[in-house]
Amino acid sequence: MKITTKGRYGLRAMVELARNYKEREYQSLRSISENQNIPENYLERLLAKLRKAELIETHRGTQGGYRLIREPADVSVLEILLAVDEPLYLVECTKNATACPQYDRCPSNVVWSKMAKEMQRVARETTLKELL
Amino acid sequence: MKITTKGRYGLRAMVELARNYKEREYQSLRSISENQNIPENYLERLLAKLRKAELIETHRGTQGGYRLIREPADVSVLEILLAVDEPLYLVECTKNATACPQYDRCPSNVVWSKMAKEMQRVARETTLKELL
DNA sequence: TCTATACCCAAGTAAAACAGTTGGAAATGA
DNA sequence: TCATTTCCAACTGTTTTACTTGGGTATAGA
Repeated sequence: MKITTKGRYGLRAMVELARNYKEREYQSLRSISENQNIPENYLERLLAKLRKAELIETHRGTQGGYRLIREPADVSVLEILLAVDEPLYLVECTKNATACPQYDRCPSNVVWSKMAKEMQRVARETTLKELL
Repeated sequence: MKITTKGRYGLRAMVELARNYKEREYQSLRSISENQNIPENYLERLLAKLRKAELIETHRGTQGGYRLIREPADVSVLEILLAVDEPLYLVECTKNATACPQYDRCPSNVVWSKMAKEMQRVARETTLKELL
């Protein structure tokens, strides 16, 4: 029950971008991967997802790279996690009651969904700015 | 990032035992596995862990089985999860700062540990009795 | 227009974790 | 002594994870 590298790398990459938000310059994949010690090609796929989620924008060619769209104070950790990885649920039946045949007589769900809700709350209330 | 079957099955087995706590009778592996729809041999290993954690006690032979040691109101979900599975941390470096070479300059840890703490709190504050 | 720089993207892969199974030993009560 | 029940270690198929490979495409500067 651990956060995967997708989530961890994704957040670290976003923190890296947030650091240089003010300059509005594009940061290359290579520089992010080197600064944060993340495998280049793997990180690329994560950045692609962050772009599709419209958290970052890109530019190709010389001097190209990645940069944040919104300011760090306006980007929550939850958004980042949802962009790069699966939703923050602890069991299948929490997000989809039909996934569990014995959903009705399964009192355990109460704990799992409470726990997930708290995790989500913390992630939603924490912004990139707070992590700088 | 899901709770494994160890945690889910373990909790459900404990709920099952809690249901019959008052009678003080031993419930057989088979009956628990059938009532909760959990593979028998797999469940056996989980019950062994719960016994080692001194949450349940056992008796062999005819009319043998498993039963709770303490009353349901006195058993937290956290205890159960710790007994059958790994500690409730989201990243390695939260429980062990030396596991991460860049621990000091990694602001992301703050979120991970906050999230884990909230999960733990919910699990600690929820007892078996509340799930009945 | 050529070329170096950088992002874009699909498919493949080794290793680890997960979820269970197999097969038997040991204790207990009738 | 025998049916019942827990105890326990080793094995195994499947899925997920964490990457890697090998291309393609846009952009800027010489």
